[in-house]
Amino acid sequence: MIDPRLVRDDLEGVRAMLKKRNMESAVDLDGLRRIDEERRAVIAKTDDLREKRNRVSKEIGKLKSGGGDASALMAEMSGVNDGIKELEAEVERLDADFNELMLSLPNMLSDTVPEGRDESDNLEIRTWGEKPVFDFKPKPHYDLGTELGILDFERGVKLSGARFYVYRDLAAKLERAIINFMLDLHTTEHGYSETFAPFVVNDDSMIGTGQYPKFRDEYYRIERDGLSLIPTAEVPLTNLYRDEILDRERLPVYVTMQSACFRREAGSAGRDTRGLIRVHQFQKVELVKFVEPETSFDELEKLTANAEEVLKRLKLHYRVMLLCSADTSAASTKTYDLEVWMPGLDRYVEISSCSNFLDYQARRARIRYRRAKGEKPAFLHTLNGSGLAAGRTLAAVMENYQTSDGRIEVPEVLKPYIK
RNA sequence: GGAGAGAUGCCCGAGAGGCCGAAGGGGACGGUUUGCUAAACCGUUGUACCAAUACGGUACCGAGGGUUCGAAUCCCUCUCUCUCCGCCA
Repeated sequence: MIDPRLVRDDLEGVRAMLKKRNMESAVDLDGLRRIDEERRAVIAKTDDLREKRNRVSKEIGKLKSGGGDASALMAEMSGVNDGIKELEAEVERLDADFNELMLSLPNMLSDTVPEGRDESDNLEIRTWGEKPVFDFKPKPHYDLGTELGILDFERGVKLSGARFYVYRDLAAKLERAIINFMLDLHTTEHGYSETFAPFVVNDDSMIGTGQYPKFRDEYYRIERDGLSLIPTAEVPLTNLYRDEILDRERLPVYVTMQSACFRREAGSAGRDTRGLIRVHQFQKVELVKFVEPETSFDELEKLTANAEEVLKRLKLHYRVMLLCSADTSAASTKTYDLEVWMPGLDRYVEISSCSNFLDYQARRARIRYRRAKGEKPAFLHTLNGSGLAAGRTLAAVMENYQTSDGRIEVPEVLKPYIK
């Protein structure tokens, strides 16, 4: 959620943001403004009536304890309560409308985000390494894996349906190695503290990071228990400090966690139907930061570098894309995508997404910090990035490390992890 | 899943219809005293919203409803925590 004050003080700035995101019609800003004004007026009225109730009730109490007759005052109060109840109901309704609109409003965009209409306007910031040269036609990971008997899509479908898969032997071991390698790197060299948290979370958590209420269709929800399967460890990690006030000395907080991620992929029927690229369940190592506002853009650069380091050590060629305004997710103010080269697919594939959310998530989840003793709590800034998506990393390793005789070499840094 | 107990401010803990945003203690912060430390004493110490002229108003004692002129306090529902039993990796 953005600062509600912006609606009052800089509505045009908000409008410009929506326009830049290509979402001009997504939120009725003028309606939002009206609701806010009405809401505040009704709150003021309600408070006045309550003040009267409190004041008169006190007088009644005093009168009665002095043995006096309070019936006149009590008669005066008879209508007041109904009035308060009516107004309270109105405030509740207006608050609900206001919040719904506020929650559906995307984050303000950083000035550094290029304007664009779709992903083709994303900006290549830098590349690392080079496309590997093969003296044979490299296979896509799904053919290679199926032929080797280590990726079993048919049985994945039998067990669960389309976009599910089974790993056997080297695939299972490689992915486990990849995860352990990434966790070790981030915890021993990048300063993240390893965390393990639930894969199922309540609605407050999903709202806190921005998944709900807007994008309900994208996620698996267990109706019976009111819990959702996490689409990323960002959700439990960021919500770790929901409704808390941290001391400044604790910041920055860096956490990392490996988890399964569950996505319904509702809007992507027909896209990436083969292989490990787009699946309903995958593993990922997530990086999350809680930082002081002044530092969040620097922290984004460092976070992105932490994710890049994984690809460098795996010696996988990649490029860093600065997402354009239309492609930057609603909660983010600025996002870098890491795209790894997949020689079998003959294209780059997103393998990490690193974002600065400013106080957007912190507001929704009420995560604050105290600058100094005695000072008011302030919202901190949150960031996160994949470090990396394990399934796609496995696919990238398979495609980049395949040999002419159809085998897969194990990258040097993973060897200690493969027994 | 069954039975019972509980949820109050940073922490402990009182409060049992009005004078309670909440006693008391601890902690933290500021001050006095002091060669330093310690001790003692005094003071301060929640969050959000409305209005912004204010030493202004409102809400919050797990959450949501109800009773009442008035609820931390009475009633109902829910959530969570703890203990015992059952089940279980």
